Amino acid sequence: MEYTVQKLANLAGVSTRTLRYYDEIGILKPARINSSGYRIYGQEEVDRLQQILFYRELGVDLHRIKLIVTAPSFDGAAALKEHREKLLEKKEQLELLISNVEKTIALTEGRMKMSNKEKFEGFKKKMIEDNEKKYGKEIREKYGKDTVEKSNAKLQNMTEAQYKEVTKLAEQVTETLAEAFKTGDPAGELAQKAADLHKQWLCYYWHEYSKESHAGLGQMYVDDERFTAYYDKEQPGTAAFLRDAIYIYTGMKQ
Amino acid sequence: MEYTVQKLANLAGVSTRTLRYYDEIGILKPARINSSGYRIYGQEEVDRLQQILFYRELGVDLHRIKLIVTAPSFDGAAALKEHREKLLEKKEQLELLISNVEKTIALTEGRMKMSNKEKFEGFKKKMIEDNEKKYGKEIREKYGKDTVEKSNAKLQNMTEAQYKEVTKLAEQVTETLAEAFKTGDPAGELAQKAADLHKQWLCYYWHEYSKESHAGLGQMYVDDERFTAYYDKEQPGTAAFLRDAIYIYTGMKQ
DNA sequence: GATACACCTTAACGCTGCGTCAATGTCAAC
DNA sequence: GTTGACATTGACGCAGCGTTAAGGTGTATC
Repeated sequence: MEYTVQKLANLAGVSTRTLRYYDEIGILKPARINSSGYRIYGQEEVDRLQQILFYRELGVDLHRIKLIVTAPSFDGAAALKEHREKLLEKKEQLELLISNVEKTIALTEGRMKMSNKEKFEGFKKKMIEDNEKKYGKEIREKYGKDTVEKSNAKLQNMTEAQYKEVTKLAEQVTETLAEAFKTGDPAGELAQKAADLHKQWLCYYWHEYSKESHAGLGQMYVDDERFTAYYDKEQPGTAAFLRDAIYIYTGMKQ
Repeated sequence: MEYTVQKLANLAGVSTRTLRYYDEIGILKPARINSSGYRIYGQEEVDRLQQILFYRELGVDLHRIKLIVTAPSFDGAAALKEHREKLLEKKEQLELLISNVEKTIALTEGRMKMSNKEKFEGFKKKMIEDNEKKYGKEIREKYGKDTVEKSNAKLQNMTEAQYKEVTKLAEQVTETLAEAFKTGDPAGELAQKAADLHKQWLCYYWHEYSKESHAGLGQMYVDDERFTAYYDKEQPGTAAFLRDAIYIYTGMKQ
């Protein structure tokens, strides 16, 4: 049985363009070309296309498929295992993403109800950041979903007064931290005050405070470039300084 | 505080190219352009970039992000909900994929135990192929059972003698290649013998030999790190040496 | 005032995996 | 001979940048 492009395409459920592309990149060449330049495929090619489509369906990219189907010595099982690992990673990421999106939706809707005021623009960013801090990967992994749900509920129930309070606290942290940074001493009075303010601020978001989480968050400020960027905005090195101050404040990692 | 591209890029942890691209597509324009044509960003832009990056991390595409961040009245929550649906779909697909891959791996390994031969390396791939053909649901539906049974029979019909022969050839390739590598001359007699053996070995797997494919495979040995690792196991540089020998042998790319 | 060097600019191609014209050739049927 | 369904190659387009290339600025140093 011989097939022209379209016949094979119909058989396999792909487009003719796909077949021509596969020819082009050398992953599936026709058995022969007839006198008019038409691509003619045979049984072998059908089989091979099956292989290709199988791997493709597994999400393997064409380059790798080429290796697998062209080189007989290639260890397909190992390749698949490797591929599986990547898929699992992807899945984890995706789950995180979904959960993040869901939290954001909840927050957005919660906020909308909370206050009908405009000029809320400037706060958006902070909320988002806080959201990240609270639901960031590492934290969630460490504390589990329970914690996350609870703190989420907490935020939604926040009153206008609390909102003002927390905003003020955040400002105080920033100011005190900036002052403390000038001293250069994370163990100093100012730095420790900043760490304390930071703790108070945190307590608006965390239903349960622990030195470990606090210290962990401090480390994250340094590890995650976006946090670093936020804290280092005015003075590079501030994030690391805050982390050190928190370490000393919590007595962790001494 | 004002920022040039690089400063903002460092702050946000993105590349300058990204910023210029964002300018180009109108998602983040600089506050102003100075007399030398430099892009100058201000605080507003920093905040906006943070929003953009936040949504980006959620996997929202830039076009959608543009809508969200440019129009303040835009219903971000609704957009996110829509986005969530897509993510959930993706997740389902991914889970299916993973389960398929796992099945395939399990089957492959099942087969391995079934046949007690070790050193079945060269055949692994074929085993997988057959598994695919036999157990790839969609594929089977498309091509019918006939094709599947036939190609499966192919491997099972490969005799013990053929297996031994191909294994021997593979060993010879390795040995001859190692010897040839010492001479350092890919055009030499030994190297050309290795290339010839390699061709013979290949012919057990390829229904149709061509110089182009042979040469292509040689190049692949160099391009793909896993192949390179395999051939360079004993002597680094062997993969490249083999490729050169094949090039000369086939007369390609001269 | 020249030179070095870091930083800026625009313009353009490259990557994946095809979809989608466009212009043109071939085959079988009416 | 014409129509219509097929085939061909060629080329652009998509997202989101990475990566040269070729050249203009800004600033410090000799």
